[in-house]
Amino acid sequence: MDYNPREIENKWKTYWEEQAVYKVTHKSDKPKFYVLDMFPYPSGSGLHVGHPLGYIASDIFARYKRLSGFNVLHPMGYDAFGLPAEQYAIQTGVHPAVSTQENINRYRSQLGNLGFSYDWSREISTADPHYYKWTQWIFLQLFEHYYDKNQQKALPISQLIVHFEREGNAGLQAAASPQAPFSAADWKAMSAKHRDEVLMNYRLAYRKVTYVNWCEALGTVLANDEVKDGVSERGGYPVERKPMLQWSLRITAYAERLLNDLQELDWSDSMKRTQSNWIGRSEGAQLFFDVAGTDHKIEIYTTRADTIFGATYMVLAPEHDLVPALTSDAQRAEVEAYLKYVKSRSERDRMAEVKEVTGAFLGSYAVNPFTNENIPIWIGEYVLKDYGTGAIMAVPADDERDLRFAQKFNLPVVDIIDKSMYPNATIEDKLGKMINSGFLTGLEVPDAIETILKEIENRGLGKRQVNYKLRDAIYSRQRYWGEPFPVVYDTEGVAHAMPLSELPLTLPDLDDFKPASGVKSPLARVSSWVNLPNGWTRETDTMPGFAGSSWYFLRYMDAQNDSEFAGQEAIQYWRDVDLYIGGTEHAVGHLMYSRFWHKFLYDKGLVVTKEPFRKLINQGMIQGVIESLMMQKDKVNGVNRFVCATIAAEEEKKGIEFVKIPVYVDYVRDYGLPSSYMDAEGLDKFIAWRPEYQDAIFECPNGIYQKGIFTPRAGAEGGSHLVTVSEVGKMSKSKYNVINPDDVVEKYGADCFRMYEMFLGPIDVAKPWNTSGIDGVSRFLRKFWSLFFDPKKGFFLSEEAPTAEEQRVVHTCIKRVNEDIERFAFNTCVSAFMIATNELGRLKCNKRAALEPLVVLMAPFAPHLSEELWHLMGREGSIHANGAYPEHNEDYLKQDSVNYPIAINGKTRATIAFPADATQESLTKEVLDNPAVQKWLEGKPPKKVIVVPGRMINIVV
RNA sequence: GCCGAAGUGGCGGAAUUGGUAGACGCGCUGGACUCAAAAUCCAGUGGUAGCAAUACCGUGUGGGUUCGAUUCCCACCUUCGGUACCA
Repeated sequence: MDYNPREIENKWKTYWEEQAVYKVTHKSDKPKFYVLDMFPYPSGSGLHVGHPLGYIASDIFARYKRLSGFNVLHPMGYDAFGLPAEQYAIQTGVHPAVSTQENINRYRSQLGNLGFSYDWSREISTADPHYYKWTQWIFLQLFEHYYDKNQQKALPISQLIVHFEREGNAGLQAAASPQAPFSAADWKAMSAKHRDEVLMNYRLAYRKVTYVNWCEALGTVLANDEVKDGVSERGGYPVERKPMLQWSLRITAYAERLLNDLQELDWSDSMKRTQSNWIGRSEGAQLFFDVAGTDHKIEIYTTRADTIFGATYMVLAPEHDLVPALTSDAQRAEVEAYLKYVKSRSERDRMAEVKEVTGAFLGSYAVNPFTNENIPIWIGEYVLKDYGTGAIMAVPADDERDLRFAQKFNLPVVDIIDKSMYPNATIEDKLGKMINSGFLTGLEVPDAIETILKEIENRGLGKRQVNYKLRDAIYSRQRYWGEPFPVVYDTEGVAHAMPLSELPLTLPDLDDFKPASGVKSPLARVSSWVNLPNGWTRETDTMPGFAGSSWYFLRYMDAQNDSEFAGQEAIQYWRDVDLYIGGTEHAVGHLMYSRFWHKFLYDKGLVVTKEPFRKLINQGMIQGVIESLMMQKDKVNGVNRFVCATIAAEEEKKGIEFVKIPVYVDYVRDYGLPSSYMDAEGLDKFIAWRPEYQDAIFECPNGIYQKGIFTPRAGAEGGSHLVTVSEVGKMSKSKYNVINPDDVVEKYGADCFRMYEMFLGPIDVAKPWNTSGIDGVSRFLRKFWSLFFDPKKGFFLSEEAPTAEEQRVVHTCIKRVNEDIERFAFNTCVSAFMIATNELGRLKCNKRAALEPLVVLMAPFAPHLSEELWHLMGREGSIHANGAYPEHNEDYLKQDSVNYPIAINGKTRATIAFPADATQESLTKEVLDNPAVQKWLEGKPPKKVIVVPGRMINIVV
């Protein structure tokens, strides 16, 4: 009987579904294991062969754990809110809910095609009101809590109010926005509106003025990466930084814990380092500079207080609150011109600018508290409003940026550190001896830092402070397709949380998805929804993409629960994600926000672990091959001229310009190789696809192809053979290189597809998709299958006991696969299966006792094939529910003799078999008597003989 | 610039703790089966020299440690990824 994957796979897929084989419950005595894939956004172009790489790996691991006796939670769902659906709606009028559902259906069917062991009863979508009810609820919890630094946890706002009523904000250690001191009496005298404003400075979800990239021409707010060089990427319209009152999440309150708890995670070092750099903890000093002739004080933050004697000027962020007050009349015009320029610059531009420093002098002076000299105050775009205090003391002698600024604007430079005794030290190194620095002169830098910090605190100029690069997360989007905020504003604009009983607050229906006029979400146009009967109004912004994905891993634990975000019983059992597989692109976004939300819920006693994702594996991207034809930029004799890539390379040297025209990779032979080419057949397909090129000429060294006719060049042999340009890049619709897994599954079967993707190489390495090896995997599966079949009798297994050699083959494979799965080396598992299959084939082994363990061993990799063989072997129920993962028996691996490589001076010269239990002495003696060794010894005694038992022997002569 | 990862046959890759470099697969070459082809099976396949035994070279480059280095150390080159006027 031939191996027919399509038939087998359909049969068992249906069976698994009918029998609910992968359904799990937390009511289990078995130990739990939670395997999670990163939440996919269901894009319009569907899954391509790159997506499943991580899903296959996690599925193998989940199945492996199941067969090893664990109760495995392995769910899947969709991050369904997002910009693409909204943009599609603007273009086509199709409601995002409709297009999103279509995309989800497509994903669901594509995923179903690959034989994953998901418990589909737990499927979730963030755009489902049953789900976002709880996203809204968690947001409200954040709104109603503040962060207490003494207790290092979130506490209810009601406790904060009690504190305010008792003693104002004195003695409060809380994560907060800048807030002036006030007393209990002050608090009691405040209006409701005023109190609301004060509380906003403490809430974990709060409103503040932040800047957005506003594009008037497109009538919309743009993301940072949609802005290039100050204009919109689409259309090139001007973009302006516009201040807006927006919701933010006070993630900075958790900075220290987010940093410290990284230690206990089983993540790659590079991933941890990325997160820790993003949090960016620094120790330094908060310090006040007086402004000469005024009462103003400028607060700065510095990590290098020791360099203060070299602070010869100050720089404020252009958006700094004090800028208007400190601008002199004489400088006003210049400053305003500069501010206008800065407004046109996106944050990304400002930070990416390295070569050119810009700035403007305000016309005021600050007093350096240690030199007592007046130093000029400037503004410059290299100082960012949201980092530190938005103001710096500039020390051109010890900071490269400050130096460049000083040189450009002719500001004084005072050397304060002598680095001559540290010849290799760079300007950033905290090394050297202080000079020109008053009482610090002569001290080494680390001592100087300590000394000046004490002095600053003694003189009341400021205090030690820990600072983080991490910024609070902006949580408002002026979009339709996201979770509505469960917040209403009263007539004074005070925000009120909606009660749980009124959740979810669902999105109103809409037929026009364009933004409303002004910087507003499309929701602002639905006045019946926005305006409430009592005169109150709803928030019209919606939540960002990361809202729904920051807690979805908890929802899977109890996905249908309608009275809680997840039931406590389920949370107590499943606890956290044991294995999380996904791409590195989420290193600082999703993975930081999720950890923050999880910690917040932990503070509230709603989850039981400090961290959500115990182990993280990053999968590499599977890239596509982009194949392009070279077309001469200008037409020749009125027609387009395409040439062989080799010809184009020659002619480009002569100054002829070419453009690359990407083509469907299917038209190209040997695609992905340097020699990839299009023959006449491919060119005909190309012309049929792009009729505008029907008259074009296609020129290769053999001759010219035009309108279906090939004219050979004199003396040339062979037909049309147009070499294309091959590049490796992203798989995308626009590059015509998307490979749909469905097509591969159709041809080879899901089991083959799964094993082939694993066979490509290590899980975490990026590599281009190439089908050239898939036949080898397909061949292997058929070989494995045929071990169970006799040409005459059909399915037939012998009940004889396996020979020692057969057992050795089987148990070598078992050992190898178990070890390799544990270290996520799935590629070498596949080769271990291949080796065992080849050897058993050679031994003509068809013994049940040898083959049955291999069937179970392979079940995580080829679930359908294994299931079929399991049933053919007469076993009951699903292999995935009733199988037990085999463990190797060391006895079978013992060998009577060992082949020792014999090296002379480290170079292998011979191999000699010795009994496995040979002693060191007998080995040494016999080796030296060996003729091959004698030849190298040339009669002289060896200097040294190294014997590594069971491994090798090395003789030094 | 900084941080991180990686450089191994024609190709994807293997070598788990410093111990036979190139497992496994693709491709290629030769052979068997076939009228023929496909499929399948068998053999070979890092380079150079040689009929061969074998010798020399060989894991980006140059040094080092070691009986022995793809693996450890130093310097450099290249590629990929991340990241930034972070005070």
